[in-house]
Amino acid sequence: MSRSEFICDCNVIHKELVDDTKSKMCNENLLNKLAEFFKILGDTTRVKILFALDKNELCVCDIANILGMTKSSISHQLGTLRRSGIVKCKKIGKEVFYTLDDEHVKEVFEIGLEHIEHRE
Amino acid sequence: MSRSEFICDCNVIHKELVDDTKSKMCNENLLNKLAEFFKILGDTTRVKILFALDKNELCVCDIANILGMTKSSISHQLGTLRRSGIVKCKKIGKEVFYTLDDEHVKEVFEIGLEHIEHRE
DNA sequence: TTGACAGTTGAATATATGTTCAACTATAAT
DNA sequence: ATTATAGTTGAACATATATTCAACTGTCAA
Repeated sequence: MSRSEFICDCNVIHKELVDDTKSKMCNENLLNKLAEFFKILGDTTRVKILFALDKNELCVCDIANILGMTKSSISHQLGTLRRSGIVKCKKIGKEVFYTLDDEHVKEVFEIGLEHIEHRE
Repeated sequence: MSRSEFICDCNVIHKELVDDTKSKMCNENLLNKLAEFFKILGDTTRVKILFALDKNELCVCDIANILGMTKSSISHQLGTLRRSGIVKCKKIGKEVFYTLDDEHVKEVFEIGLEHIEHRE
């Protein structure tokens, strides 16, 4: 008995479709990373930060002012974005300037916006 | 004193950049919906379901078998995807067949995968 | 060197959410 | 009619996570 048959609580109804789909499913690890990438984009604050950084290179206080939030919360979210390789930063004096570090984010945003406009 | 100056706990350091960015920020409601869309894609189970549905039209039990999960958890997630307008379903007899209901999902996935491959 | 400010960080809290469980509906077969 | 199966659903539970708070580092200016 295979692992999935053991865990699942129902019968395989369309065996050919199931087998065909299983054979076409890509690497689980890759799908996990894909979900992780979207999860990073799936937060209002992070979306706004990325949208702002797409317009200008900004320091933490600038972003905090634009979004009307505290330095701390912005810094936490920038840390998340940085660890995900979506933004990068450079320190100049006391200030840390952030910029987008991924050319795909802009494209993903555009298609996402098309989706939303299409739905309404 | 504006709302954002009140909430924020730091000075505006680069006023021109902040003003320019604020003027270019798009509608907050739109950004919230965008984040909501990505949040839906930001879950391993949902990503796998969408990936499977991109290959074949499938019923709930088929998906449960492919992912090795229970009918119930799959049904809950399909409900989430349905309410977001990302999948649609049709009932035939006892079975409910699901299909993708958004041409943008595939594009978003492709760019997401490019991002991941680019990062490694 | 002292004070002020930009930014980070860890812990705590509050909230959101994915899965499980049990009960339920609807349909098909005997 | 009865039974079995496909699927849904609400509540409960466990986990994940966004923001707050307080303490901290590093840099600049007086």
